[in-house]
Amino acid sequence: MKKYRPNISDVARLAGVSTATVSRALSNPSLVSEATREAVRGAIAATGYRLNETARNLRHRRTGGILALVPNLANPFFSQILSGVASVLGPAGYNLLIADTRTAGADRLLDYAEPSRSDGLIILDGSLPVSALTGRIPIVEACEWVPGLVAPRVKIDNRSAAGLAVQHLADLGHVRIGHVVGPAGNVLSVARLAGYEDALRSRGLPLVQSAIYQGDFSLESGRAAAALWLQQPQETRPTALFLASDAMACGFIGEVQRHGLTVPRDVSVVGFDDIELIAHISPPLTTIRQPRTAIGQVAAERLLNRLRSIDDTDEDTILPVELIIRASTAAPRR
Amino acid sequence: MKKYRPNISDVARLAGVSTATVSRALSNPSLVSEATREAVRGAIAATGYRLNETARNLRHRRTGGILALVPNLANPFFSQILSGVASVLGPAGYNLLIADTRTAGADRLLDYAEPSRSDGLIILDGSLPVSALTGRIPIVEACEWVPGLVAPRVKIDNRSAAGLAVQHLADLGHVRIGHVVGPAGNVLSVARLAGYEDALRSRGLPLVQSAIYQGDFSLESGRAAAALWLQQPQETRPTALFLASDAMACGFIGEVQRHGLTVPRDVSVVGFDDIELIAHISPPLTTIRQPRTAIGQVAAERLLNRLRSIDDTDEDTILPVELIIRASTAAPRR
DNA sequence: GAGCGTGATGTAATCGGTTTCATTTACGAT
DNA sequence: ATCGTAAATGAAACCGATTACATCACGCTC
Repeated sequence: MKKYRPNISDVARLAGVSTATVSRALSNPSLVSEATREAVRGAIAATGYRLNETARNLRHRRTGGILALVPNLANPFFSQILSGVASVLGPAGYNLLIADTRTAGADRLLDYAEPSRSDGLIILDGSLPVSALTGRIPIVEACEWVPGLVAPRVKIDNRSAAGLAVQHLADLGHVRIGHVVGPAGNVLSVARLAGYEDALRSRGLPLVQSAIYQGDFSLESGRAAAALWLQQPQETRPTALFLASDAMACGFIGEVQRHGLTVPRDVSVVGFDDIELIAHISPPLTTIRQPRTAIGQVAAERLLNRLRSIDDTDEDTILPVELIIRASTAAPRR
Repeated sequence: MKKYRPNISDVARLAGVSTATVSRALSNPSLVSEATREAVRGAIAATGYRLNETARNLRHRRTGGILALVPNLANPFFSQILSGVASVLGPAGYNLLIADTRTAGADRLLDYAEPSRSDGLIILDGSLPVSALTGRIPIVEACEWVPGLVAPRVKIDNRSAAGLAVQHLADLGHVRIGHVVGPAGNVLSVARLAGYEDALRSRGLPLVQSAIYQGDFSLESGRAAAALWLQQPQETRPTALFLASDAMACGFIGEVQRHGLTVPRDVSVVGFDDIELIAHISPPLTTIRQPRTAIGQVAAERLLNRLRSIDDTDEDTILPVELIIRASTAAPRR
């Protein structure tokens, strides 16, 4: 009768040593003589032994996993950040756990900051309640952030990035520049709106309420903004718009084109994020590139540092953005 | 001196019972008298006790996690399936682990089918080596599949789905219908190509090599296919194309438009997948809709069933697709 | 009143590793 | 020859739960 799965004592018995020695041979080989090390190696090969991570984790009082909290897994924007996170966590020997904060019930939220579930948290959702997360396990925030939560943040300077976009439009000669805001209450929406206003003010351009449209980052909300814009009289409506997400920009352009207008001839459009697809639609979209993979990587690295208790600084990491000029922006028609 | 984290003995001591009783009160309350149950409840509240999952998992010889193997996390196509997976796994009390099979080294591949890492596998990458996965833990495949691997598959009928797309073009009156293939060797590419050929044959339409373009599902490869297509003489090149992915269709349309042609006036285009964005570009893309969220959900459910050892059938689940007709297809120009 | 089934609980083994502490051995220094 | 020290190893405690088995009290049957 063969036992289902060999464990460390099976290996020890076969190698003629104690389990302690096998353990040392595996996790700290320098403590073990060359001869025994060889014997253990042979016994492991012979038995097909594989370490049980759960047992090791129990003894080490850790879980070996990092949990990423995502507002909406289906959103491609996040998957690219997660890709960066995964590329760092894997080699470091951590598992990447993922939870969709929208799907999960509020009762489950409390479980997230639970040391028995993961060793650390990467938060990608700025709308979580601080109380549920407060001081239980190490946390790093990426892209978005929870106001009031004390944790290092890895993000871009949304305010000045928005400024870049608007400056670009102003440089082209646009005067009536509009803005489609992200979801109400979202930290990113607020920052980008502020950057938009900053830029208009610094250029002495008019800042009017009728040029600001409410959106929620989604394609559909961009389409809706375009519908509003189309209804405004041509003489007063914006000749250029900065939208707080590429998805909205796509929706906006699609709707505008459906009504027979041409971008950028009839209206210039700048997006935000530089998601892959928008370089290939027509017209290719001018946008602000966020280094999504890098954000994920840096967030993961900083979290790992905290777990190893180096880098105890709470400082934020601000990554650079880039204005990518494509064909959706041009000088206004005279 | 306060202990960092209360454990089950702390609770037992405070409640004046044994740890066994506390354990029973938590996991099988009917075994415990109402009075003790109440005492335990009080002690738990007083200590702030939270169960240590790792310890429980060790005892139960499980990990509490399901691992999804994704070829490329950054691809939005997969994130939507994962979203479906997560929505089932969460409520069922399982953690969702994610690994990017491209990022991870080949040496790590062997760890995936490791019982100490997860209780089950959801495979979204058909290019994995069978040998690494063979018969260690329960597996379900979703969308793609590994030839030769014995595991239930949750997918669509790619062959007949491709047929739908081509039939639609034939119905519109197209005769020279082209196809942009997915990555060489990919199981989906093969099936969709076969479906394309089936449909042409059944309609008695010409099947020529010059109408088949190599792609790899990416935007860029769609663009490249368009470049080739543009070079072909107008009298013989396809008047309509079926592309094996929406991303390629986007790339194709973008390039064609950049050369001053119009879709669908100059060429009709059908994609595959129905990713969200393509409904909003112009022209909105005609495509085959895959129920991505449902695929993820069903895959997760079937895996859970296997873990509970119900549903021992190895049968595949075939989910229905839908032809979504938008504005990128029309009758050929006369 | 003896025998027995049932319900509630405790004792201790167990899951599979890691790690502290003690022991043994070898070797160089005095 | 003696002592000290370092290297190699084993015994056993430990991480924090679960659970097989034992025990005990109670009430019922004949």
